Amino acid sequence: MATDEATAEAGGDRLAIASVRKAMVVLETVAMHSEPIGLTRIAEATGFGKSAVQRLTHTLGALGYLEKDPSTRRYRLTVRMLDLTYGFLSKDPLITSGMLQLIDARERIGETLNMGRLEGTDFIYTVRMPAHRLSIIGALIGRRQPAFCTSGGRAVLSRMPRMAAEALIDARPLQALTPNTTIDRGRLIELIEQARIEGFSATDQEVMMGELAVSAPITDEYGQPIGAVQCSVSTAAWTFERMRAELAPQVMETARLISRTPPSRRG
Amino acid sequence: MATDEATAEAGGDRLAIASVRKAMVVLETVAMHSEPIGLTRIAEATGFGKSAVQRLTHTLGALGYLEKDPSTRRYRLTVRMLDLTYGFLSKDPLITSGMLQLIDARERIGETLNMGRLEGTDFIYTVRMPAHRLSIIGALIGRRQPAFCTSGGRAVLSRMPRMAAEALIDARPLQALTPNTTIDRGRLIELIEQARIEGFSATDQEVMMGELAVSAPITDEYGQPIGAVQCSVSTAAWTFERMRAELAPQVMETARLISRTPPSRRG
DNA sequence: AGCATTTTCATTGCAATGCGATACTATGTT
DNA sequence: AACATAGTATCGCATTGCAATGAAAATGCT
Repeated sequence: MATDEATAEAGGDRLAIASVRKAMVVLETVAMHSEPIGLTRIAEATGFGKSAVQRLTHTLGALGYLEKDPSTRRYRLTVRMLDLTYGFLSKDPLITSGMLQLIDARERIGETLNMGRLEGTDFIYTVRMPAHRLSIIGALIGRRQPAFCTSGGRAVLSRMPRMAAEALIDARPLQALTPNTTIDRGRLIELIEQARIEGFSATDQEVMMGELAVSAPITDEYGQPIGAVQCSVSTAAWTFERMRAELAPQVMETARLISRTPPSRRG
Repeated sequence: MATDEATAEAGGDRLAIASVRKAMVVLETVAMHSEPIGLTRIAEATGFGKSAVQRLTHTLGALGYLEKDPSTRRYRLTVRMLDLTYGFLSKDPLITSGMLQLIDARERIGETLNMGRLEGTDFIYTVRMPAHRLSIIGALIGRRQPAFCTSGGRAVLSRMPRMAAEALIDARPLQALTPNTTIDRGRLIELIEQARIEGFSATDQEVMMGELAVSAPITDEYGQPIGAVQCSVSTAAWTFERMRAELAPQVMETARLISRTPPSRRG
């Protein structure tokens, strides 16, 4: 019963404490669902037994991470989750120093600025500075998007060794999010090569229609890419070419400022 | 052995899965420390045995929530934490609708705007819109501050039943964060009463010197307080009285807009 | 409204498994 | 180079998580 999940998720490491793994899977399951989710739904989604899920939700509830709507008896995450969020955000030097630069840049540019990094094959946002109300649909910290079709993801890829970048592209099927999404592998590698040369990456409605974006990579003291600054604008106010001409330099400059070695902690 | 912690933390509920509880305590311990933390330090801080912590950190590492610096062998949270963050943020209607209003309001007001809610005796920030680089020290989601001395906390308290508000004040010793912090219980209740009447709460450097803040409560469809909008400004640019006169109305209006019943999900 | 179906809650005993104890290795400090 | 400190590896038994079961409650149907 549980063997299928074990091999699929844990990836062969037998030493992971089973109940902890399950608890985290439950948390993520609750997190992923767009609505509060009930006991049996969790059991189905996770593949764990109903009894186990019962104990797990109870435990996570008692610890304050899950709360159950008294009327629907469905579970959702609690605000306590944000304690862990803060714990992560507050001690990531890239984030704290990046926020400073992003604030300045947004004030100068007047458009939405984001920061993010790679996580697996996704680009995940760590800082968001929305400028207009139009630009905030889902403009939340922690949002994931496929790296291959976002300007931020491509910016990071453009500073990675070619082989690593290609491996990452191949690690996931290239699925189009819009009619504009580049799903041709060769073309994609061309675009990344172009980004490597130009120092920035620009996308034209490849994630969402109406959205243009330009990104520049952030590097650590060894030149390794550790994230990207992204500027996202609307086709209503910008053209692709004008964005490339006017915004790309500013985004690159912002990324360069963040790239200056933060107070690092290396032997 | 583990009995001390069990009674202290779980509060008498015996059904919490031990290892899950320990795992979450480890996560929070790592989150709380300002620097990456080693195995024995975690063991000391949590009171768990070294062997247990070893397994727990290994497990949490294998699951991708903890990563260990290869050189120092200290643990820190990973960006995967943000998946849970997003899971929480994205389905809280207060947060998504609040962001919209906060963006508009920041553009209008031009000063830093935050949103938050009570969690225990703390006011915890859920949305932050810093306006200037001066204002962003620790301007991160998930930050906690004692409710009693923050304008946001007092704004929420001012819409709670008096007894509940007083109980919350008494639940924690009133410790001053600055020379200006109100630690006199009677005076505090006066201030909350004033907020109840005026519809907003203002603080003058009670959390940090140089920082003024004004907040208004957000209520649900039944008038229950569920959070607060806060505007935070610097004494370099504002006086307490001018903030009360010019910013308080705008903050109240913003809170009112957010208070309009969001797409709720009640039977 | 009243019955059928589904979902959640409560309990128990046994086998799986987490953890204490211990020893060993790596690191960095005097 | 030796000592002190911190991390890793191993193992066996007592702890404890969970499958199984059924009661209770809630929902949906006619």
